[in-house]
Amino acid sequence: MRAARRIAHLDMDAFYASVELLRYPELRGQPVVIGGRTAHQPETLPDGSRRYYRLKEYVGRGVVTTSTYEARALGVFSAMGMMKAAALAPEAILLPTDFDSYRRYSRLFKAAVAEIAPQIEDRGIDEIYIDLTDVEGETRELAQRLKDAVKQATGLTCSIGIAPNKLLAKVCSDLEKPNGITIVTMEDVPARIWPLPVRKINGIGPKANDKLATLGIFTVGELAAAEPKLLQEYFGLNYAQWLARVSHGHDERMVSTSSEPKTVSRETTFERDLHAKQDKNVLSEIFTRLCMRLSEDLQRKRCVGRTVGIKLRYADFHTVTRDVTLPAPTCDGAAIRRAAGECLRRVPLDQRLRLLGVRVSTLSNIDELAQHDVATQGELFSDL
DNA sequence: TCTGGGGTCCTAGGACCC
DNA sequence: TCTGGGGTCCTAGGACCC
Repeated sequence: MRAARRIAHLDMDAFYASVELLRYPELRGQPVVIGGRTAHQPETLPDGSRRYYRLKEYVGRGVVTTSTYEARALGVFSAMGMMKAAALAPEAILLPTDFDSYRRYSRLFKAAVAEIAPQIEDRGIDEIYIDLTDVEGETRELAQRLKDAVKQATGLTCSIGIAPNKLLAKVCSDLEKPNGITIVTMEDVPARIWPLPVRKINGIGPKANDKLATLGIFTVGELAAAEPKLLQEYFGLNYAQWLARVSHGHDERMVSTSSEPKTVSRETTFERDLHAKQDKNVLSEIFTRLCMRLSEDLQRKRCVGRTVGIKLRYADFHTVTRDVTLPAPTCDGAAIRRAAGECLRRVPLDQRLRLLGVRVSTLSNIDELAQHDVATQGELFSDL
């Protein structure tokens, strides 16, 4: 039997909001919400003071990206519609998202962690898994060293969970947020994990949560005690077996230190719902712009893709997708636009639209493709 | 006070091939 | 001449995550 692993999940505390507070320290302690698309850039007045936008001034279809803990206390959370958030916390400060800054701080904290423990799996801009199995040091001291390094590099706090696998590490990094260290072993599962709501498990979302609730299953412990047959009946064999495993804290997934992109996409929700005929020109312009930006994204990532797809969201929020696979991969804006245009013709356009998206998948790296071509040509020539 | 934008993975049916 | 079974690709949709 293999020795137990030591896996950490490190999650930055209210990441975007905390980065903004570094820039606007006078907002510390106040409810602050990050989100929206329009420019709510604070104005600097002649006397040097700043004028901030308030949530109640917001008009549009944006959602909250992050909020400070003070705003969360007022009921404002990530993914909530901004207009709804404004109803709950009209006086909260509103700041626009500044992804360039967040990406910069993201690189900083990841580099600081890599100095101590190089086995890192990227899970987006504000969290990572770290394999500490082969890193020297007592677990809690190691966690503290990681936190100190992140603080030193960024001025920001994070929360760390350490456990024998990713599943448990992820669950427990959330238990003592913000600025926490939580260590859980397999022996702790009944006492510390079973009392938690099933929704705390990464992979149980709103749908599965609701379905479990109808079965009278609310906690992880109740899930662990559930009849396998019952779960299988409601969720299918695969998901039921997964539910049973995670409820006992089992998870064998490795910390994966590299990955290739599978799809690249661009999408936009319109300021107002658009009609395919009445708004044909605006729509066509937006469509072309999405394709061109996608083409730039692909080129920046040195990718080409064979499958081009579109996504449409109607006014009633119903969503459809269409895609087409080309004979050869491309990253050319005009080629993507043509293929996406074909997809668009296969979709009903009687209802108003709220969103349009374009996507390229079945990706290859153009450098590896070139390598492969050279190799193939070599084989051809060797035949001659 | 309805619901952003960028992803991953899974399922399922049909086409097509052997 | 009512008819198998496996493998892979393509397409559409959906759940979930940050």
